[in-house]
Amino acid sequence: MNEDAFLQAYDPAAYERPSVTVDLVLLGLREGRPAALLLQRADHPHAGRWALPGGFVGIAESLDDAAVRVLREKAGLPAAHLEQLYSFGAVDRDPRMRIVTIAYLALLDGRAFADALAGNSDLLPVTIDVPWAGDAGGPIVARSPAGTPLDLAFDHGEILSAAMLRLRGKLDYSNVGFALLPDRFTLRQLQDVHEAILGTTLNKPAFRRRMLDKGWIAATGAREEGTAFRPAELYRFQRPL
Amino acid sequence: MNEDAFLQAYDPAAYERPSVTVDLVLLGLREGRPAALLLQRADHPHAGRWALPGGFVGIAESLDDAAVRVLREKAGLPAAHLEQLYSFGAVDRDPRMRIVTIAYLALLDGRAFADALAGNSDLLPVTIDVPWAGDAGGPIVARSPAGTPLDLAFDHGEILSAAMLRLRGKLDYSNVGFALLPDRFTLRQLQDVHEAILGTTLNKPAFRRRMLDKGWIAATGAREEGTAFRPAELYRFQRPL
DNA sequence: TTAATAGTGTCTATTAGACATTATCGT
DNA sequence: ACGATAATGTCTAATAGACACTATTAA
Repeated sequence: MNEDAFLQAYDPAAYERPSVTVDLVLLGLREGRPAALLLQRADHPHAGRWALPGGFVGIAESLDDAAVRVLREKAGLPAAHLEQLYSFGAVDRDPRMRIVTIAYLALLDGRAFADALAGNSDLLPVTIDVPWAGDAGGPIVARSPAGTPLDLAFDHGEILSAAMLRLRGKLDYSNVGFALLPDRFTLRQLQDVHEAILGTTLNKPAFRRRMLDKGWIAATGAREEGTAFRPAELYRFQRPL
Repeated sequence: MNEDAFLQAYDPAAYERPSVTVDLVLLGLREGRPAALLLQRADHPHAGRWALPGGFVGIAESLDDAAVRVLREKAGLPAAHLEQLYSFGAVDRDPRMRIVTIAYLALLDGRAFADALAGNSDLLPVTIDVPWAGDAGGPIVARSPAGTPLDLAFDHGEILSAAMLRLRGKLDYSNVGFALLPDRFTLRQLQDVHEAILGTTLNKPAFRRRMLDKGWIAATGAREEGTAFRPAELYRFQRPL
């Protein structure tokens, strides 16, 4: 970013450059468990393995714009909670060529998750098991809807691990928990989301108090419909962070 | 990372690629305030402005390796606490050419900070003021040792802001606070580091209890020397995270 | 002895978990 | 009325801030 850059500017072909891609972790919940939308690779390398949807970053396209484009092209979604996760640049992460990828985390509510599945039949909803009885997270296991463990392509297992850790870490000081829920939700649904991500059970009264005290949610006055028993109050996410 | 990549593999020159660089936020403390080591740009663009040390990522070099190399070449340091911060890829962030940069945070203790300064006379220790009376952080102000506000090159102000926010966020659940101190330190020094990064004052007994209860530090039995008054116990950082 | 800082004891306010209880819905 | 879940009250344990106090060193 100083003299070197200036010199290179005179001859843009002087150095061999890595390719730059974005890869998206499209994350939602499926039957109360975290799930990501993956594509099965048709060709070598890693043919048959499962990969994150991604694409090259255009020369006149910002990283964020590229992520939005991939979200649209591969998942058919116009928008989602999208945040940059981490960049992966091991030299041999792709055997064909040098690729640096900027991974993004895309959080989908139930509706968006279903829409993406309906719009692209190549996408498979893959359940993510994270053996984090402890606290440090750990290597994740991706399973097909039938429960079979799947092989992941490239370093995409590492990227999925990073996504789950990020989600976990940001859960109680950011709005990531709400991004996985529809506009209006019950406190039980919100607690289910937190429990799915943290991999623990939570104390109900304490959870309610925390959420209400933080000022993040407001009662709508409306209630669930079609429940067999007492319907729960519907809440909505409210700005103050 | 799928079909597109495969096709491109047959013709690596088919698409125009961004250049990829790493930029380092070399962060230490100077007189109890956070300070970064910056270089003044000699040439256009942004001649005279202050920039983070950085360099291109080699075609056969991982991102982390590139960061270590820049740490060595620009700061003369063999090692430091180094962690990836965020990637910046706005299309016009450099007016000469498309450059995607992966920013790294390098934390230097007093010794490393002084060594870097002594080894490269182009580096200037720039104090970072962050007006974060509140909680969200904010645009930082870089000041020369004399106190003059400095103009920063490119989007490097944004990168510095990200670095300070990261540091703040990780302070009480990671070892970043210790990376800014020598191997052996007093509890007062540790508290000073935390106060500098958080921009607040902390309660002494509570701080001591927290640090000791977490099991992160252990007394060495040795004490400060050369103090005018009662010398403080020296502690050292101890693994359990 | 004194100045100055290191280090601690204790009280209180806040917050979270445990557990039981009350409230309210559809049938 | 009954079954089932929503929502809440209250007790207790853990944690952090406030503040005063004791300890230890050099001069």
